[in-house]
Amino acid sequence: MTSQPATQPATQPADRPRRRDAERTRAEILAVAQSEFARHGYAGARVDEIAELMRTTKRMIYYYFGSKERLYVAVLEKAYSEVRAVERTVDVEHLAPVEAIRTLAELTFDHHDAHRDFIKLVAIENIHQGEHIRTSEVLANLGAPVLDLISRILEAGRASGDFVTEADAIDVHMMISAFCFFRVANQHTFGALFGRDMTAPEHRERLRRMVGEMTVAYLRGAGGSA
Amino acid sequence: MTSQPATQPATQPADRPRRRDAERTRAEILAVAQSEFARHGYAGARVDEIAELMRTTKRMIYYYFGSKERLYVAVLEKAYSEVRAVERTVDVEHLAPVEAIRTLAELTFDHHDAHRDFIKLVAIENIHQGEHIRTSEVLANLGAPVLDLISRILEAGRASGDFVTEADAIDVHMMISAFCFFRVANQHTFGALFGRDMTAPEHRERLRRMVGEMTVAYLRGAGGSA
DNA sequence: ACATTAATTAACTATCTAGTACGTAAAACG
DNA sequence: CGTTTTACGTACTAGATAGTTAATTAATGT
Repeated sequence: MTSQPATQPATQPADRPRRRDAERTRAEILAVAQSEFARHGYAGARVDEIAELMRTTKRMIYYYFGSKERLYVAVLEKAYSEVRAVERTVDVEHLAPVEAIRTLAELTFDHHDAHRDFIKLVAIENIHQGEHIRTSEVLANLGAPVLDLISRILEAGRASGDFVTEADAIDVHMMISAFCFFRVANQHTFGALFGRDMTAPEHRERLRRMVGEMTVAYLRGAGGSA
Repeated sequence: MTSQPATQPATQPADRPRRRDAERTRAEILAVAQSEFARHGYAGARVDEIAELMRTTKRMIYYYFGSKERLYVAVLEKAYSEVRAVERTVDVEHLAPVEAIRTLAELTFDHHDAHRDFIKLVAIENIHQGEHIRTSEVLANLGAPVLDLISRILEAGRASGDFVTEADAIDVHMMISAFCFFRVANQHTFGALFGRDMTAPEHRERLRRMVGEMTVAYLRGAGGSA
């Protein structure tokens, strides 16, 4: 977040007169704000601090977003929308049920592994009882596509006899998300208590396989008392 | 949190002169602070607000704890210690491996279900990169007992042939914790996206069984490609 | 009884922080 | 061109907030 892409320098050359670029300014505010909110939480993030990390002034934040809270909501909406975009690229339709659900679990793992800021924003939003996500219409029904996908995989799996468990799509999605989310979100307290950083590279592949195996094992119905 | 137990009224009767009770004052500060930190996060919690919710003044917070940060650390330590006390009461030694790990998973589920404030404090601490939990010696090696227990169950399970998976105790503990923690910690964003409150009573029993079955299924090795 | 210490209160302050008033310059438009 | 609109900067303010000063009262020991 501190380094800028080489094609667009962070600071304007001093000799050239100040350039105006509404899109770019807005985008930069959002990017810096995302990093700051993720790093310090909503109350802990400082509007002045966000301004200082940019080539713009604080006034611009209020010019474009009106208030700290509306800036935060804009950050949330952007982060969630980017996530949806990624999830749509998943193509597991042509796979057999077992491999389809395993692949989906591993893709979720990869996604959470790659989007640390997003995870922190979600955690922060939950601390505030989801009061902002609830008011945003942009974010409603954002979960529907994944549920459709899982439902179809579960049906196919039961039809083929691979899946025995009478599982619900939302439950299965929670099971997968919980594993992937927790590993990243709770890395610090878990690391402090058990002396192992679950996000360290040496644990990555093993845990990635673990989500898939866990999900498949559950759906095959091996957890019953029999 | 607003109502007080009937045996100990929140406010002193006006006729009797003010009573002094260091223990009680300290304990009340901690209790109110826990609720406030859990509700608003570290930066969002207000020292003045904590004081107003008590029969004491703000000065007492500084008298007993010195600073907002040290108060927060004290809250964390108290919350973690209470958790350890509960975990020690678990008696699964006499059970067969499959039932032992299933029972442990369900107890973890119950525990997370019952200690919402604790979960929020853990989430908050992770947002701050665990900087406070790292400095507290009270909290180091707090995880060891559970790991011992899980290790013994896993060994017994492999010896009896019930468990096939070459699982690591820390990994298994993370798998169980992730499910139980996520369900409570992410209830708001998950509820907003998928239209289901996973902490609602009608989902409780089903999800409780699900952790157990998931864990057992995984350890039985049903997730393999074969 | 009386001095000492521990607990408590009220009022205060320095600083931080979200938000704003006001002015200016670059584009867009005619 | 000249006028309007959009984007931006400087300097400020009102209120909040963590932390303090100093006096006061209840318990404790002798």
